[in-house]
Amino acid sequence: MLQLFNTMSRSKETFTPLNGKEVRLYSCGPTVYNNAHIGNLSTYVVVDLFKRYLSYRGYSLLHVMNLTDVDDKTIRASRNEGVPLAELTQRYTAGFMKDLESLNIGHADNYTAATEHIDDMISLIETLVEKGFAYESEGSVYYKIAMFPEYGKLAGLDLEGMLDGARVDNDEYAKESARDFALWKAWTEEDGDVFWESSWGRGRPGWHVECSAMAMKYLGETFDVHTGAVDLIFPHHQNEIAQSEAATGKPYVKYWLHREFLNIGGSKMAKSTGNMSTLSEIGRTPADIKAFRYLVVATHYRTGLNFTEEVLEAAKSTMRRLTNLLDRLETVDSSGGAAQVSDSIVRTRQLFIEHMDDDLNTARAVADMFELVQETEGWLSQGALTTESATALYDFFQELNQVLGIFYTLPEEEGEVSLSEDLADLIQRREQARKNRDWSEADQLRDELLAEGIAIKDTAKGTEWERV
RNA sequence: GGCGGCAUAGCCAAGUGGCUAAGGCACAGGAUUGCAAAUCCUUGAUCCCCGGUUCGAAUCCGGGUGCCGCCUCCA
Repeated sequence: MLQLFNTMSRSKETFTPLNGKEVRLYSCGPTVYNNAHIGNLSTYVVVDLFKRYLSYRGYSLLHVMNLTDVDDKTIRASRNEGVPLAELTQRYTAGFMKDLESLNIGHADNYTAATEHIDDMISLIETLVEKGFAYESEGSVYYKIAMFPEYGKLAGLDLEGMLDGARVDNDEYAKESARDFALWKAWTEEDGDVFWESSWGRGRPGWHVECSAMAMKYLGETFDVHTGAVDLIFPHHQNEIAQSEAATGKPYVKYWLHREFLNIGGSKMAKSTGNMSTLSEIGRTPADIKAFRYLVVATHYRTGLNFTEEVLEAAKSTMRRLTNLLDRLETVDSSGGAAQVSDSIVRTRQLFIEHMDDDLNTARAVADMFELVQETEGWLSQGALTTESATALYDFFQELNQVLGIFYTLPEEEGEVSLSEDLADLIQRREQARKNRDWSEADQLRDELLAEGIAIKDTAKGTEWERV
């Protein structure tokens, strides 16, 4: 039985979807005003891993992810650049999709853009006003948190303690209480041509209401799983609960999954402070990008990951070993091996599932895989595999890869089967030097190739190269 | 000020009462190689500190120290 840590109960719970084997899942997506940083992306890798595991275990999925394409930051960025809002958000949406592809993240069934669901948000806000959970003030509409007794529960905060905290926003004179949050923001001059008409006048929706409206539209008033990173627990997800449950009178979400932060230099990444890296900054080669995916996958999602160049290099080494193993399995051609691989495969599968079932304990699940990796390496070096047993092992590693998603080919790798003439020529000259036993010449050429990013290895089958 | 998390070998990271404390990376020694790469073999920690509970604790309790996060836009 799959156990998941539910933020609401702060404990692991047996996962039982509302409707049999169907899982309805909502993930808070990006605000598309900038390139995503690797912290953002790591959260989507975790969601992808979760989805893959659910599929592996026979669940069917309906997954919705929002794209926040109107808010303070998108408007500010579009003003700063002097481009229309839609142009800006389309550009970064495209960038986001490319990052997802680079990281082998499967698509959601629906990416819902906020600007295409303004009517849904307005009607949700109207319901909240009618029911007395929200009030209009100076053209804006605010949620009255005093009306929602369980406000703060998701984050383990109690209202009184929060009010003592003193760090409240004093700019919002229009609100009855400093903690009330905006559902609808009245148009201001900075918004330019970004506004929608409503019964409260021109304006735009608040951020929190966007997720409630779109999640419920596509997944129903109560759905199974809602994901995000830990920073969204409060206030964003708490506000979603307050809005949705006040409007429907029903529970909003059954399981809340939150990913711990990925840090850089020991502290959190944030676009606002500049302490961040994008995928293209850390991923100069396909190997870097795939190593990043491995790194995220192999670390437990509720454990913080401190990203450094060093851990990325370690992940690259690990991936080299794994891809090397798959290559070796593919080339086994023997009928005389004696290894009994099926018991090992069955045992590994069982352990893998047992550990993934434990709140997606990928650290252990990957270790389980490595037990078999080590065993397989032993068989290979002893020549103990038949073609059939090698294929069985290869297929099983691909089976695990259905969940882990670490073995894949990036678009830019497709055309990598040949080298430029210059580089091919260098390799030829080195081959000649080696035939002549001119080792110093050969070694020098090897260094030149390495400087061009080409690593050379002389194998029994001849000289091979790869980009590093 | 309030709330929460973490501290395990050089680095990353499992394990939450009991066999020899998983796994990965790095390093070192050996085999192989023209030299490398790859591959194969071998080697490392008593678990932040102090006290307590227990036959027995990395694992539970109390205290301390350090780091991180949330309470405000934020994956």
